[in-house]
Amino acid sequence: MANILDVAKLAGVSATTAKRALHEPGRLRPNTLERVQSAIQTLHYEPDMRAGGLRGGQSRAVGLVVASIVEPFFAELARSIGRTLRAAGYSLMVSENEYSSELELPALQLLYGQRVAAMIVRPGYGEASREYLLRLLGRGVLIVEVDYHLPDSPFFCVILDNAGGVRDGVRYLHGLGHRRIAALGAYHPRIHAELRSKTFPEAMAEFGLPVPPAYQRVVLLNEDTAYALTHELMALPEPPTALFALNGTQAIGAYRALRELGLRPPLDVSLLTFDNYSWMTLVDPPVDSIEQPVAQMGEAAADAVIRALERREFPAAVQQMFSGRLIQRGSCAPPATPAVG
Amino acid sequence: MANILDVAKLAGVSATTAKRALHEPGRLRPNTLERVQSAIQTLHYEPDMRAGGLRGGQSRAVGLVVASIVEPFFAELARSIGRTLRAAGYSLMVSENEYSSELELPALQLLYGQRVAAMIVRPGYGEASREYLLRLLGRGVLIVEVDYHLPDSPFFCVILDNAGGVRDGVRYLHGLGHRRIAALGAYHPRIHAELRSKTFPEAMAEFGLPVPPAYQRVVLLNEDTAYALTHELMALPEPPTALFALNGTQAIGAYRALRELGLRPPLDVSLLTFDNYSWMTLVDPPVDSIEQPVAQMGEAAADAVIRALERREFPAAVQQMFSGRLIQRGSCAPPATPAVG
DNA sequence: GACGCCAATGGTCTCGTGTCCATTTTAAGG
DNA sequence: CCTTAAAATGGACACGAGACCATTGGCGTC
Repeated sequence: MANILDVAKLAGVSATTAKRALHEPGRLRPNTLERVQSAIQTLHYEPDMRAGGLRGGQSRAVGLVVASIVEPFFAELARSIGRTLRAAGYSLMVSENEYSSELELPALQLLYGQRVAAMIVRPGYGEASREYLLRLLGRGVLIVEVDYHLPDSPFFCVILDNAGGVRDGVRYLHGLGHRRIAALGAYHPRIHAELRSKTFPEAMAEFGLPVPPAYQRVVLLNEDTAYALTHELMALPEPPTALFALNGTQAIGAYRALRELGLRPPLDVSLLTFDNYSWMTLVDPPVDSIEQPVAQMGEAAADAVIRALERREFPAAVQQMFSGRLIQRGSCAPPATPAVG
Repeated sequence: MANILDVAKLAGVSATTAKRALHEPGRLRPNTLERVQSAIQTLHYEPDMRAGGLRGGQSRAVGLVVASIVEPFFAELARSIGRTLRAAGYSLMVSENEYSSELELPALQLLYGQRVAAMIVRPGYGEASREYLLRLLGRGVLIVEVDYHLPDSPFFCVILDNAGGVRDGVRYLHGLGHRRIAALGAYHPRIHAELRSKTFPEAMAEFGLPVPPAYQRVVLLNEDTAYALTHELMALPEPPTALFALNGTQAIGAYRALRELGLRPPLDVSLLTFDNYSWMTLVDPPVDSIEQPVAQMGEAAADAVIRALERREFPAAVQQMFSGRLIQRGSCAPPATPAVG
């Protein structure tokens, strides 16, 4: 466990000179530089990134809190963020809140315990963690939100144009003739905190479509609840003719339920979803989806962090918004009983 | 950014006493303890986990290097490891090697730069990173391998019984009457370093089955190569009657290629895969798979780390092996032209 | 040859916590 | 009330690198 002093001794220079070999090699005589570099090689010296940060300087670690790492969207986001940060010499510490307010605060605290220089968070759960993020901001931790932003939050945010995506989806389904459309899950600030379900009723209203109270169920965002909810919706006296899954994980649950019920898209019911996952092309019919530019979004979030930490360049806008892309594959078609509207 | 000294001042005690309120509260008078705790509350004090580790003590961070975080197997593994470690107060730093030897070494170095107390690694790529891991071991970093273990490695390893799984798979396909079976990818120590393709020819030999050289292609482990390989294999003069995908990501590529070729499992060709992902029940026919107990494996790896770091209990065995479970769903059946063997 | 300048190098302090040892206070026993 | 041991508390140092200022050496100029 050699430190910089061991390197300096072996090279016959002072610790300060040895450090310069790492950070500002141009300031050293070629001869000196070579001696230090050779000592580094010999001792297999690797600097302790934590020590410098102690002084009050920046740490080289960034925290990421996603909702669920097993969702491909977040996995790809983590990959993209990790790649970009690693290329700039930062380490990434990853946590999940698992869509639970009880887990979010401890996750944030654990990351702050390591004094991460920045925190990229998929927020939305509980007043306590919102307050905590604000306190971190006050302490100089850079906060970037992804996928969702807290109402009135002062944080820079990288986000999909969710409202636009929902409108595109509703327009698409409406254009096919659907009038009874159900989104898989109604908005709730703590249980189902995302903008898609929040926008859905508004988007429907813009096309003059009502959302029956029976369609408005608050559930957790996962495969099993989407499965159960699809069963419930399709058992209603007036079942929806089109289902709108709010993410790709919900789409799996919905598809499974439809299969069990013997309902075949797009004849018996249409299915549209957010997120484009590769299994969606394998099923029959393949699933229509609104794709997010995940890799770009991750890169944008990581770039914002790097620019802010390294060059003190803070993003001018409050948020950076990306557009979804509607991909038609065959799971949506006009309803069997054409609407009268 | 209050530190322990600020807390001590506010509580009117020494720094040492304030620290004890955190680590050994039983040694303090109830009155003193309460004063310190109240000061902690007031200042929102949270200890800097890095400072203690500097002294040569253990850091509270653990590194994880997976092959690809977007593969559900590794995502679930990361979730399981992260949950277990977080519950014990450790932070998890995640990296990927993306099945590339160029990326593995920098990933390991970046993690060691943060002086992680332990490293959980999906290894297998390049002599350089093998040497590096050995050096880390010499420096007191706990190394745990997952999913694959380097030949003759001294590290504790959490792994699937890959050989058993491959034999089960081959036995299953052989029992159905298949003789021309192809695994998606032949073993290569750097390009395709995993035990399944390594065992496959041996397992075939045990059933007296040859593996034609034309079936033995070294490729990278991902969806696109599996797709291309399936196309190539099915275009051979004597194409396989059964395909054995070595992980769930390969299965997607293979399935897509078969669909494009108009080949329908299990009539035209049988398909068996490692890993059980939820889309596999949605496609028609659903895919037969060998499921890994991912969550248990992640827990085992994390538990080994926690026990070793906290109680200095090192696992007695060199490895902890888990068994796969063969799930029959319908993508495997006797070959159309029954074998003569 | 004295002076000044700049490049190259060295010294010292700081960060926040854990560890070890020293000191003070309290309670028990005579 | 004094002694003594134990309980409670305090002080000092170490860890490793960054930041800042001090020092040394070489060279050109007048």
